Amino acid sequence: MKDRAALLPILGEVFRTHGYEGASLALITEATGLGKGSLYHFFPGGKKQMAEEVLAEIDGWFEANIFAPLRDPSDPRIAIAAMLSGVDDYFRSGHRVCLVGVIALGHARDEFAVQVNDYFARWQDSLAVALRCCGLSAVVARRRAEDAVLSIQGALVLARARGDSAVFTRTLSELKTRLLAA
Amino acid sequence: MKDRAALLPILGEVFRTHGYEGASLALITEATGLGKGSLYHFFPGGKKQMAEEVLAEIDGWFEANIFAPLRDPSDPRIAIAAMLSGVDDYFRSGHRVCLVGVIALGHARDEFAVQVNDYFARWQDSLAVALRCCGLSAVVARRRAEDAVLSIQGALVLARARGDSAVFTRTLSELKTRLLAA
DNA sequence: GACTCGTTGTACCAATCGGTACAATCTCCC
DNA sequence: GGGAGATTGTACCGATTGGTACAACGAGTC
Repeated sequence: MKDRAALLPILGEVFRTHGYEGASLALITEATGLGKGSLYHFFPGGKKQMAEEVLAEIDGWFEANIFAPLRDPSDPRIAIAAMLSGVDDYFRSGHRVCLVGVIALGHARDEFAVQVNDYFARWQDSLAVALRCCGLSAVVARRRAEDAVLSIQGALVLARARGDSAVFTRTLSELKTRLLAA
Repeated sequence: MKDRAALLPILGEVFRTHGYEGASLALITEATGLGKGSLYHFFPGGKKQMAEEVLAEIDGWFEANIFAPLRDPSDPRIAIAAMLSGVDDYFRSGHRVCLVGVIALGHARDEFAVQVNDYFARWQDSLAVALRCCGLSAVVARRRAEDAVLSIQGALVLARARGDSAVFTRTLSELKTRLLAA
């Protein structure tokens, strides 16, 4: 009955809050309201396929809403501001955590190494393109893009560790000036 | 036979590489060479007690080697440089991951919320003290300390996600100038 | 030798894990 | 109504989970 596409965000939330290994089939059936029968009908590959498709969906969302605008900016400064505001929305101002980061730190990293690496690599590359459009040298653009991606991840970790989502908001606002500083 | 104190680093490494939930008793017995009998003799509280004591040991190490020197600096600039080099050593230049961060992102966060929060709070506080000694205002010192802690965590995430520990080294070296910039 | 006491291995427990099998059901088209 | 194919619930599987019970072992001490 339920749309398969509507399933992925729910699965994503379960993986996000419990981790890959922690997201048991019991939790998944509870969250989705679907029994194992339906689950394995939609995802014959089991948990791994679920996680893969969730990662692909996240990747697709970022590609369309964040990365692509950065790479093809009419105004690069506006594109960068749009990235920061899009990221703020996506991570619910620091209340939500990054599933790709969670998997990267967890033991399941090896199984999803390619997708995890691609996600961060494309983020950094796209941002570096926009920064070059603002007149920064290739070396500086790459380093600042790396700094931005890493700061966002670190802010999510710290926000969750301290139970203080304001850390995330502060970091994004500082990034706005630091990215384009002289 | 084995010294109980010598057990904690081994346990720490298992938790670090497999996460709290992923560190099964089977893995722990294999890594330590101790059967369940010995394990539960030393840690009647089971896995949770093991993790608690490992966290306490890590906390103690950072307190003695990183935090305390920051709070009582003869030369604050040297203390900050010592922190960066100590952190570089501890995290093996980005090859090792932060157990406290791993737990913060995982589902076990709630069980260790106090210790996780304390660790990061004391890190930030200690660094802020050193920065104030360098002449920074209280507000700026606090924000820069937060930025440093969060950058280190983010660098560890990104280094592991991309399989490139150089990210961590670059971040530490940039932090050195960014922390005390005008 | 007998006593203790800290330590260890092993057998065992109920619960849960991810996954499979399959019959029952639903939906849609003819 | 009847057939077809997608969807679903449920019972079940072997393996593994964290944890317990307990008997055996070790080194000292008297």
